[in-house]
Amino acid sequence: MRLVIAQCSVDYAGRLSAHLPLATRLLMIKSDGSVLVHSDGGSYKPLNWMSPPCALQVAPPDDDQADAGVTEVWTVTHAKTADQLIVSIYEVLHDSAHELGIDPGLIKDGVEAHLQKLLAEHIHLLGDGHTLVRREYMTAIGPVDILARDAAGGSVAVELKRRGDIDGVEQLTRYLELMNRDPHLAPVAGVFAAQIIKPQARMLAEDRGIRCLVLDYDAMRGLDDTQSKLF
Amino acid sequence: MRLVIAQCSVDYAGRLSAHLPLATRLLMIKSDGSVLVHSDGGSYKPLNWMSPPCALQVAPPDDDQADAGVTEVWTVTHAKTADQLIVSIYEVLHDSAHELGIDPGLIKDGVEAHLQKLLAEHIHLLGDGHTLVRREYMTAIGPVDILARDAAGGSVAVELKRRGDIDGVEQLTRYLELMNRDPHLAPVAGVFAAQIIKPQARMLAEDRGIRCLVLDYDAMRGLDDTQSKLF
DNA sequence: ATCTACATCTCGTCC
DNA sequence: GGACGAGGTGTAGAT
Repeated sequence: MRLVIAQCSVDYAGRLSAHLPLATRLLMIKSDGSVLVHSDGGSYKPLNWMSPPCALQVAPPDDDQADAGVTEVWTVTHAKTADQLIVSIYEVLHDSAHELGIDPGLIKDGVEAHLQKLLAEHIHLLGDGHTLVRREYMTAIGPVDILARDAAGGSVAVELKRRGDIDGVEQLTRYLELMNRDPHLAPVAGVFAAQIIKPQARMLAEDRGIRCLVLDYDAMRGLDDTQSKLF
Repeated sequence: MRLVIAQCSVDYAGRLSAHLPLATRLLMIKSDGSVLVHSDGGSYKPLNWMSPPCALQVAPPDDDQADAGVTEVWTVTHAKTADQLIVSIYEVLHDSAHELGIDPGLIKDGVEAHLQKLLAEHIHLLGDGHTLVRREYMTAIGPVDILARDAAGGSVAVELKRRGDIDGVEQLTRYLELMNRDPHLAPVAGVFAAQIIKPQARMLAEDRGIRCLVLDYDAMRGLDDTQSKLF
């Protein structure tokens, strides 16, 4: 990895056009050829970048550029799409190279998977008398997050999201349409469960007879802790 | 901005839990306190990070950590959510600080807005005799990208996407359902227009009587260029 | 290889 | 400030 701090201007031409005026920035060149242009603020997203696979070419400035104070022109070209990132270097303030080796990678413990596990373990949150049939109940168009039965023995399909958006309601609707054609399951009720449910999603769901359930992740973890402390 | 190359392991506890085993990585500390952990590959996304507003605290290792070879422990705490990023430093290979100043920011020239403008200007691409009613035609559930009339005077609602996915078909379907209840507009035909249309989206659209239209962005820009050259 | 759904999404924009 | 949609989305998993 090479780290360069430089006064530069940057132009990108690809799926969109973008321009960064002259300023001092960090240029990160990774060993796979990718380039990131970072400012000293904002979030983790660079101001501009080129994703791998790509190739960096360094050229001297033409006369006009040289007159304007440019000392080097970097052209980063994407190997497949031919997108280009052009970095015009005015002054290099720092330049160092480092050997990092390959990274073992991130080990994650996600949220939606955890929510699903917690809800399956505390299936009564769906309502009194509910029982779990199974998680990831497979259908022809994909797995339903949770299939349960209510107190009366009726099927209940649960779609789980961290954030309940319209997409999730549409997804559950497709599952319900399909499952309600299966005489072994029908009638299947729908529950849309999420940590937060957007008003538009709630309206659409309720309009379609789908029940909305807001989950409190921390409280559910609390249930787990209580349980583990009891044993 | 401070740049540190170090052997380190990283733990994040917040909306999820994540762990990075010991390896050599770049630690970028921005002046707003945010921290980015980058490996020498992948894309522009860091392996792990803490977004501002947050505070970095450096502490000596406890005995166990010191025995394991840890020389410093960085704790980055988010000011609002209390999410924590803990970086255990084993060996520092590089450490430098740089003054970058504030960045003037990126100037973008977007795609979907441009597509919409181009299609509105060349509304005949919808078919002979089509006329534009208006862009961003407002409905109760949001704006339809383009409303037009066909040669026979019938309403045509156009949903525009760069990539035509199932979501877009669902969105257009909702608009059509609503608009077809309005006697001033009904019957309203649907056109799903995109630079590329996924096979599954095309199938769903055609099954619902929605016409699919693949747009050639470069050709449309060409139309514009031709026109501007003519005048 | 393609498609689908998730993301510590991020980021703008509109209300 | 919240909601909503787009992203040069990236990323992981399933088909």
